[in-house]
Amino acid sequence: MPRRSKRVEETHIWGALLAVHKFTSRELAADLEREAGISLGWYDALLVLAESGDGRLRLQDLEQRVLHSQSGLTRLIDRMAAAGHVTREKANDDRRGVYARITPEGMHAFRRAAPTFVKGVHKYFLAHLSEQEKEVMRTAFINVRKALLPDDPYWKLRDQQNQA
Amino acid sequence: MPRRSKRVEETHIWGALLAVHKFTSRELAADLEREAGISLGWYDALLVLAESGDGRLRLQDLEQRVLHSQSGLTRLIDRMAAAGHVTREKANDDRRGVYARITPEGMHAFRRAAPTFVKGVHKYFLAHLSEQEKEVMRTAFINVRKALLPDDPYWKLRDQQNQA
DNA sequence: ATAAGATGCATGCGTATGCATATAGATTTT
DNA sequence: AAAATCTATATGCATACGCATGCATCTTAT
Repeated sequence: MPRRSKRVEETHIWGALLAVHKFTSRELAADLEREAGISLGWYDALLVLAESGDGRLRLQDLEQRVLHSQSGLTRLIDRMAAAGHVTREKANDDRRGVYARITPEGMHAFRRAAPTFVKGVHKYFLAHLSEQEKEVMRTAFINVRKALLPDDPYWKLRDQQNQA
Repeated sequence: MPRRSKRVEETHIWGALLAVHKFTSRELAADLEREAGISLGWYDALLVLAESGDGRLRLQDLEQRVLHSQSGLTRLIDRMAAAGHVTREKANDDRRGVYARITPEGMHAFRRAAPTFVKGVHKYFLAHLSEQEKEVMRTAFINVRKALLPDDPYWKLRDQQNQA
């Protein structure tokens, strides 16, 4: 008979995920900063925009993916716009709305940082997993994400898969 | 022939982990704040201390587990000490060192928040995984963690497993 | 058509963060 | 055993963050 309930014991799986996330993010962020002069948060935002088909997203859609708070995203875009990586565009159909569009400079910064990112993700995470583990995680995370965020615009994009 | 290399494609697994982490943390943090009046960061620190055998840890050891930056941890302990959840104790053997010890109030706050935490981890994460997925993640995360942090004091604790 | 409420983004404000550095104590070198 | 170096924690400072709120715009009910 275990000392703790299975329920409690299982929370350690989440704790381990948390730990893995923190370690890998920390290392990856340091690599990106050092080798490409860009923060992980900026890279993530550029990545989402670059993969978004037409290179722009409504702030609210972007918010779901990069997960700064709403106000945090406003300011992130402020800074990225000041650096020339994105521009703001008023939405025509809903004049409250704002698109963030990645600029050529933004694309360039993204492409320049991508190798460091890919290398880091492998070095700090994927390299320690078996093929089976990777496959399980791929589907498991998608399920969790789908359950928690059924209408994330991300799902729309997954069917298109354009862009290099 | 896929449009992207497998290497690049696989980074999406990490991206999904990142997303899952962010969503679950956000929800869990909100639940804890609302139902137990404590932040996820504080709960996490209390959890680590409560499970640490003798209820205290060197700041550097705690840092590895809660993963604030070093200065961040100093200030976290400042705030938790001000709230009466922990006390600082000078280490005898190394007078540079400081232990953070959980107080009875801290234990009380931890126990009060634990049900919300356990419930939340299940609701937002574990409930969406199969038994197999949970098992795979358990071992996979441990491997990653071990690879990245071979001398985390956490490993020492895993063999003791005392405390209720 | 107009009032009442909802939504999307921006902003003021207090707080938390990380980086660089300071300080105090340990360890190594000579 | 003194000097140099390293280590553990603290702190100044600039920046980033989230919450609450503001303002503009859209939607709904009447």
